[in-house]
Amino acid sequence: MSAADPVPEGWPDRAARAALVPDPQGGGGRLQPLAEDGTPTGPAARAADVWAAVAAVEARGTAPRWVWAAADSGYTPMLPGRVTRCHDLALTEALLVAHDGAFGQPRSLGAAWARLHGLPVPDDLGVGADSGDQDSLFAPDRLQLPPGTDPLTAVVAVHADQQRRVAALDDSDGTKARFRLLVAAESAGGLVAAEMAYGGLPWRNDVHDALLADKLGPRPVTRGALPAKLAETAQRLQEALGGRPFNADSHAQVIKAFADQGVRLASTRTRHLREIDHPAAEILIHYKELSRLHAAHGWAWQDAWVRGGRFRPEYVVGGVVSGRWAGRGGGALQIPRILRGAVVADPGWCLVVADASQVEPRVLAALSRDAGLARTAAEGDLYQALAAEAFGGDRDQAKLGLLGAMYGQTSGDIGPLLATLRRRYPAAMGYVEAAARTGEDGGLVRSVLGRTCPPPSAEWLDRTEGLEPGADRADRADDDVARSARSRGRFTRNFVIQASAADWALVLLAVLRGRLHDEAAPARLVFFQHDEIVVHAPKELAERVAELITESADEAKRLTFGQTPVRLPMVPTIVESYADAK
DNA sequence: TACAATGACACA
DNA sequence: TACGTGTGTCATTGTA
Repeated sequence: MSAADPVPEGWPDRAARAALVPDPQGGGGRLQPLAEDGTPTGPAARAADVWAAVAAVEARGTAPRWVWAAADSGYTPMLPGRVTRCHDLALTEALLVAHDGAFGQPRSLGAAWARLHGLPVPDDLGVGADSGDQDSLFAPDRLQLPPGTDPLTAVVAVHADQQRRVAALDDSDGTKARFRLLVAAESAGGLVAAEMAYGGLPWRNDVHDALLADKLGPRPVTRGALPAKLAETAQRLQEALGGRPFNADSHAQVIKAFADQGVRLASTRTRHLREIDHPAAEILIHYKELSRLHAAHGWAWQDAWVRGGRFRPEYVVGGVVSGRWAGRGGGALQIPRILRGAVVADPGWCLVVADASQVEPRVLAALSRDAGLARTAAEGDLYQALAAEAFGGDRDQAKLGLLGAMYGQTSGDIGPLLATLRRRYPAAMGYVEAAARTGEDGGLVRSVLGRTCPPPSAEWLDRTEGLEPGADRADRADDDVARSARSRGRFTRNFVIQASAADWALVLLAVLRGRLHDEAAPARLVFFQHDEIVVHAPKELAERVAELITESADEAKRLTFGQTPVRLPMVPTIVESYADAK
């Protein structure tokens, strides 16, 4: 090995896994080869340039699964370099702790280390918090380890412990294998999230500006001044309500202004306003539209979140209890439809946008193995098929009934619809109703891959204390206890579906990431929102990318649910602008 | 002055 | 009588 070889001296030709700890400063770091179960298979090695060492090991084509404390310290500094796979200790710790019924516990390396050694568990100051300055990013105390603890020792020990805890899981019916898949997919999610945050979503400020100018008028020169059309609308609103000045952003003042005109408003919600017969109502609806655009996605938003033609939000993997991602900053997961026109592919490139249709009822069909519903979900339009089979062809009724069953709706005229569904699809309805009962009794439910819902809060347990668990818990007289029980039942009923859908989407993301790299580089994932993905790809690769998405969706279905007749279609469209998708 | 709660609306 | 689940962000308003 020459002195220039970035692979550390003595590094083995193959390793199943490798622990990786960058130095706090200077770009060096240490790595250690590990067996699948976490046992070291060689001595720790030092690399003067740790990211070059990782890249060189990856380049051999036999890359280990890199084990690191968390993606922000373990991976983000390496970008745009790439690794094939990883084991993210923080994300895995959260999954394992939740599986044990203790939710929301600190998940930093230090927290996991402390649990392992029976020490007081430190809070998660570092993991997932604002990245702060670069120095603190690598500081050992960010890992929340006790002073003097060697981070590499901790990474190796915590990883071995996690592998042991996974190995100790119930092994009936493939449970353990599915949880391993969950750990791998969650970790891959950490890679994708870091890569998407690094790469950003193509964003055309000029298109965005034109849209803002059209709706709001030109950008005000004075900071904080209202744009012309917004001010003008507020003025018209005031005149329509008698001319006395009031703040149109204040619900209380708006309600009072209407009351002065003899119009009683229960609230200022748009849907209530639509029913109000007064000229000011329409103006107020218009004002709210403009005001929201200005406040949430106006010029200030653009200044804060768009740089160099890219919108750069941060994604929080596992940020939602169901396993969906959360966003931090810029409202990445709430890009309103009217703004999607600003998401435009670079010249010579395109966007491949794919959306999973009717994913939740399909997931229910796959989860519950209800033969009838699975047959229905083998069709292209599930609701239409359901309508034909059980609702006399009425698609709206079919959709209403099924959504109501999945969300625990009881109000409205939904009773007869639920009765029909129960009769026709006993296994599927039994599945969600069992999940609801478990929740009402304070129990835990899990997604198909084993992600576990939070346990009831202490306050909830307090309130329902003294009541025997059982079917009548939620059926009692209408008191607080029954209300709490039913509320948690709705949550767990929905959790099994939403979380299993998130499992599938995460596996899809992991599979697609690999295929894009292998077969469609330099195409990149640039956006992911629960059941929708956007890939930015050179035009000549667009068709191939679309195929890869479809294939990845099938592969994810097979991995997540096994053999099932249910279809989980991911429908790709090739566009230049996000607004043109669908 | 700073923070939390509230209402509203955006997304799946 | 009631109440479909999750999330983030903003402006206003009330409280410490």
